[in-house]
Amino acid sequence: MLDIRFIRENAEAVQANARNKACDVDITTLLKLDTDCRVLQGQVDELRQKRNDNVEKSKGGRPTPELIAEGKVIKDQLAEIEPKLKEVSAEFLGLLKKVPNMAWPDVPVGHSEEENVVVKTVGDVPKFDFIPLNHAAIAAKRDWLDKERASKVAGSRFAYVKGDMVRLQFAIINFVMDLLGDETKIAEIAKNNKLDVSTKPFVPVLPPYMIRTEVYDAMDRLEPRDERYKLENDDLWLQGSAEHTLGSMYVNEVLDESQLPIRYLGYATSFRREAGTYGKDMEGLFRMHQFDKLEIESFTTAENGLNEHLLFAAIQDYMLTQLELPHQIVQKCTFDIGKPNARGVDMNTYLPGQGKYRETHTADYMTDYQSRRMNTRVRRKSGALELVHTNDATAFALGRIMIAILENNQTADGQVKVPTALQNYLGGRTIL
RNA sequence: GGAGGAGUGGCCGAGUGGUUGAAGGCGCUACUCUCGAAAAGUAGUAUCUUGAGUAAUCGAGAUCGCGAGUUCGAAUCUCGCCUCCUCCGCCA
Repeated sequence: MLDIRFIRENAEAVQANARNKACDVDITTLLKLDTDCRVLQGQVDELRQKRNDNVEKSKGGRPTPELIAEGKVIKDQLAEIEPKLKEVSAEFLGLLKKVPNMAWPDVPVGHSEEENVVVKTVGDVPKFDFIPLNHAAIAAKRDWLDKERASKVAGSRFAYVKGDMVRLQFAIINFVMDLLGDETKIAEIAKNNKLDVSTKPFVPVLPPYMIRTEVYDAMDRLEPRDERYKLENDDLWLQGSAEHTLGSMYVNEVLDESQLPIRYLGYATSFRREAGTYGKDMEGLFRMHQFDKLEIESFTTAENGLNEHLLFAAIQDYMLTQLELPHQIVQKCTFDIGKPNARGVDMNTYLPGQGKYRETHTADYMTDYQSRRMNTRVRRKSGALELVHTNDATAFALGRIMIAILENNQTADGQVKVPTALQNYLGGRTIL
């Protein structure tokens, strides 16, 4: 959520930003409601002041019948205005919540995904002297993937992942935990990208997979609800990313500046209904209702937020490079970054089975947009209270990254070469 | 799931209808004292919204887990919810 005071002072820019993000909000209406609220609030406050004065007069002893009669009049007047205020406030807040975060000044304005900007292409697209298979075909040959039986048990877009592919997943997890738990590695990544950031390592976390409606909404991740799984008998949803439960950890808390940055590496199975994607990416593991993901999340001061975001993207680039996967770094345009984002970067990894780069990572910088509703603040050394800035990013979506490894590292005889960085995590094996 | 207990400021804790935004203590900050530190003393020390002011600041409203209600008046009474604790049941 944006600060209403900021909107009051920058109404035109906020409206333009919403247009650039293809968000349908009317700032004029919002500001009208804002004024209405304040007028009503003023009336209510005035009546409450009268009520308090009235009570004050009978302090210590019993109130006179006159005072009680006066009090009753005030009470009736309040009963008339307070519900109006409540109604208008609810309408106001509903509209305020719809206003998207301001895009960072360097985000390209665009009106479709096509206008995202490829910043850098890393690694060469592999050349095969045979026709490369897609990961579903490779996995089928090795009995690593069983979607048919999964569909009997759970429906479409579920799978049994088996054998060496499971070992590969755990190898990747351990690789990332070691890497992001190593301060010297983070320092190296920061230095190579000329980023002046903390080198604090990431703490691994297994978060809850379920989240309350109220908290999900405050994270601005509940919508679109069509995309979420709701638990019928409880006020709970299955999370769609560890971001949702990591970013909300400190709801209604005040952190101390000395604690920052707080950096987490969350591992969670994530759930998405994939509503409206019927028939899209049906083969293999690319788009599933359930997938495992390593996610990084951090809380920083405002002035460190942007560099943290750039570090997150640099970490993604570094890890893909370590796994020897050809990829593109894409700066997303205003249309594509998303409502709560100030800035967004994607990593698109080359998939020989599809012959194109596909999204495997995303890095989101939220500034204080999430923390404002989350009410997560930091006590600065000066004593001032400020909202924290949040960043989140994919470390690896395990399904998609294994697709990339299988397809890029396949051999003519249906084997898969293990990237050097992962060999130690697979008992020294060089081939699967 | 059943029975019982509890949730007050950064922390501990008093407070069961009327100068209680809230005693007292701890912590923290400043000052006094001291060569300095400690001790002691004095003072200060919540957040949000809103109005005035360049600002320091001042006025008003709200906040005692969350929400609703009773009342002239609610931290205090009633109802619902959440969380924690104890016991029973179930269970990886």
